[in-house]
Amino acid sequence: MDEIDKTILRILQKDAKITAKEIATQLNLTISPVYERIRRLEKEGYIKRYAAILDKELIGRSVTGLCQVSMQYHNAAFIDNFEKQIQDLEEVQECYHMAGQVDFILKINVKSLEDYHEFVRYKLSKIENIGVLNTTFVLKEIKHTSEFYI
Amino acid sequence: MDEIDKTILRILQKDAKITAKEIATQLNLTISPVYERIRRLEKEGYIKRYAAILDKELIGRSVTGLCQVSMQYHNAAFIDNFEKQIQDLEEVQECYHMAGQVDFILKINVKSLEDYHEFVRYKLSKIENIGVLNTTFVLKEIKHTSEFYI
DNA sequence: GATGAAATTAAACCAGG
DNA sequence: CCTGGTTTAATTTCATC
Repeated sequence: MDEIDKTILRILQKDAKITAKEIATQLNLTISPVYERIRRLEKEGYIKRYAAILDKELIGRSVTGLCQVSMQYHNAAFIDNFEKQIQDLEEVQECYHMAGQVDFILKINVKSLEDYHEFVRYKLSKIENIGVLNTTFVLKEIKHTSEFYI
Repeated sequence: MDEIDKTILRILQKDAKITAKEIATQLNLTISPVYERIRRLEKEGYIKRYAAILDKELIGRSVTGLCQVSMQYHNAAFIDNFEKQIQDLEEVQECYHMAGQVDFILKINVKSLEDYHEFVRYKLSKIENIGVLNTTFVLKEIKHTSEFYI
């Protein structure tokens, strides 16, 4: 993982559809080493996948809620069960087990407040052992990037 | 935006490197309409961009903190200034203006707790008009996806 | 590790229904 | 809107340094 690798990763984070030729030009290299480095970065897991990033307003997922969840009982079985169930909820964009007073924080994306209500009523609160639920809504997204600085 | 478009978006969210030919096979279509639909979905903004998703452990950004920020004064000029400054902080992965007691919630990714300390000390707290800062750290990432269900 | 060329495959374009 | 063929360009492989 030298500077050339890092530059390649920086470029691919911004635009995964760029050609090896263009990257090679930026790095004053030929296509082959760029190609081989990308393959290696994929193989070694630095690049997990390539994704199309969609516009959540246009696809109708513009309501974002951050939901703090605390468990009633904190034994491993309940925690594991919660984590497994969360994986299958398509409204859950992110979920973190937290240090501090609150056990989990979830980022939820839905079409409307009505859909949020339905999500909590029929999906989230059906999970066993949930103690406290506390949601705050996003008024405005200031920044959201998939790029890491490297 | 018909069912074919939605299926294409679902596929591209999971794997942006898939060929038009493979998508065409899955949809029982030829390459041309798939190609044209993707181009249209890009042009109309449904697809914002294509990104390489990196492994944050491997690139050394494995510490995630959620930071609640409240402003001292709530006039527009201060808020705008805060939002502009946040854009340039490379440690900030996400930032939301929230409804409720707290003004902003930031998701921060850094290499270590020491780096987090430096981030707060030398970058975040240098921004004018910050009142309260309150960080909780992620113990475990349960779910994190860029895919929306459509 | 890199170059440069050759082979393979995909993207991009277009005439026609 | 789709089919199918053509052109153009990128990916992938490989011999060589």
